[in-house]
Amino acid sequence: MKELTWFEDMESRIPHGEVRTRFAPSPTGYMHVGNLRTALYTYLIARHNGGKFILRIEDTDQGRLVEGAVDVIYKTMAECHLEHDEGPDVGGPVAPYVQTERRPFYKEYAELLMSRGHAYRCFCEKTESEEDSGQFDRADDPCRGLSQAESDARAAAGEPYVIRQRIPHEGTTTFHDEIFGDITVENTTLDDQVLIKRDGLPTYNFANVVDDHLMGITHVVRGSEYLSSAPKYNLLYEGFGWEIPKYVHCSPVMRDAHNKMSKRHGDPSYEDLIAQGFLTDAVLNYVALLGWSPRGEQEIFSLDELKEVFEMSGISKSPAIFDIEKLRYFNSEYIRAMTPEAFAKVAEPWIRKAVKNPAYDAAAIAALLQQRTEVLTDIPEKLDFFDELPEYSAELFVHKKSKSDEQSSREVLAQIIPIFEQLPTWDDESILNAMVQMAEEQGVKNAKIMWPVRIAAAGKAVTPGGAVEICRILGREETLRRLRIGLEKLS
RNA sequence: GGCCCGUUGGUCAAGUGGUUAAGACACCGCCCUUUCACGGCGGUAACAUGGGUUCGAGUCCCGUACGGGUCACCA
Repeated sequence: MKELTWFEDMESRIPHGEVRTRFAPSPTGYMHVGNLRTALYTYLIARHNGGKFILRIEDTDQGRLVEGAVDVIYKTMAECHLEHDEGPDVGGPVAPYVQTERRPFYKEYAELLMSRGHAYRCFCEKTESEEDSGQFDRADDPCRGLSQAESDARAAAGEPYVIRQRIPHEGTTTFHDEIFGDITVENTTLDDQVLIKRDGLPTYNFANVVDDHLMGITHVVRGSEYLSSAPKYNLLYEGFGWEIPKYVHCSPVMRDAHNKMSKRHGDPSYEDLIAQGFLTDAVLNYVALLGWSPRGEQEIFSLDELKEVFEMSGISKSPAIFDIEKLRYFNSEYIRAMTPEAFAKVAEPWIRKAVKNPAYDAAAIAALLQQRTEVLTDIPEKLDFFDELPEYSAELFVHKKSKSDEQSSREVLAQIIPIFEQLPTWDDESILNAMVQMAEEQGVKNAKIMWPVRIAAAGKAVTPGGAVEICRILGREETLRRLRIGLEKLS
């Protein structure tokens, strides 16, 4: 064990007097929706309280290392505007921020704990089958009663060991959670968990306690799966004589009533959602409301607004089922709220998947799409008629509401073609006027004229935009060509 | 199985002893309309269950059911 001054030095680096939260992902290569939500809540608690948000990489599981996974974390955090104040890339007062680089610390603290009698070496060789079958009774671990001298001697002799937490055999421990309230358990239900593994690396639980303390974390935000191990944390903090941080346990994001969202079940990760045409801000907004509720009735919140209103008291205890339908709604709200220019910019790549002809203006098409798009992915299929007039049946010209049938449509097309040919300009106003004028002359509703024109121009029943807009974008020549084809179909 | 946690419409949820039990998504209907959307208006639909406590319970207590978590030298 190090000199006491070493521990004092570690302590002296810990910032005080500010709210500090941390997001501590394992680098797995993608961001679960549940993880994203945890990151968001963690970030918001810090920002709402004017505190610091820290990124820590928990990479102690060497077996699960994924190439480039840390970059995915940086990229996602940046994309979501969850900027961290301290982390592996930007440094900070309590560096390092990567657990494998903190490796030496854990052992020191475990030994400190041992010296205070709250931990002990365990030399037992337990087979996996014993562990799995639950045959091994940890309460009766023979090493727990080893004398200090014997323990030291065996360790010095090079015998391998793990370090276990010494949990009292009597009494209760009360743990406080900001969401769940007080939870009291009998100490006998807690086991002497391993702190330091045989390979010298810390277990997740121990590394967390040490790091959270050493980094001055004031609010520990994590999934509720850790709730039952939380009382053991209290005992650890008490053993060290450290102040216990506030705990915020969040219930999981579910795919249905029984299962968590998971990659394995094919549930979308954050990056999958983006690939599926969802907007980052919409995803963030939706995810914020999945398991948390603001005070009022507002649902649409920018990140800045969330920083303002986010209170952890609004976090729900029960799991929340991810509803992609509602996400779609949020996405369409965000799309509609964009400026036409901004929407045109994000929509253009999707438009060009269907519309290759450069004569058709992407921005003009985007304008038709903005009120009709829930997710960007929906765009291409709506535009298939631009590059090529689809095969369609003359029956499409029959439409009850606009009082159109094949005969009336034939008449309309026959009359409108020469008018269109003669129009001095080809813009919305003149196209519309031509049709409205014709309707007036004949004493019919506009729809009776526009229906057949739109059908002939697009060759499909449902289109983004009406007859005027479609004709305008197609251009006069192409419109006339299509109208003539329609007329032919009807003859 | 032990321990811990949870349970308001299909979904997200408000609610902190007295409400006609909000609101949103989805769904249905009507209106608007140049198809579809947008928008507007309206509608269907919920306190898991049984006992208490109380003048009064979705709200408090106990039991039951159902669901979830945990019981790793994984995180």
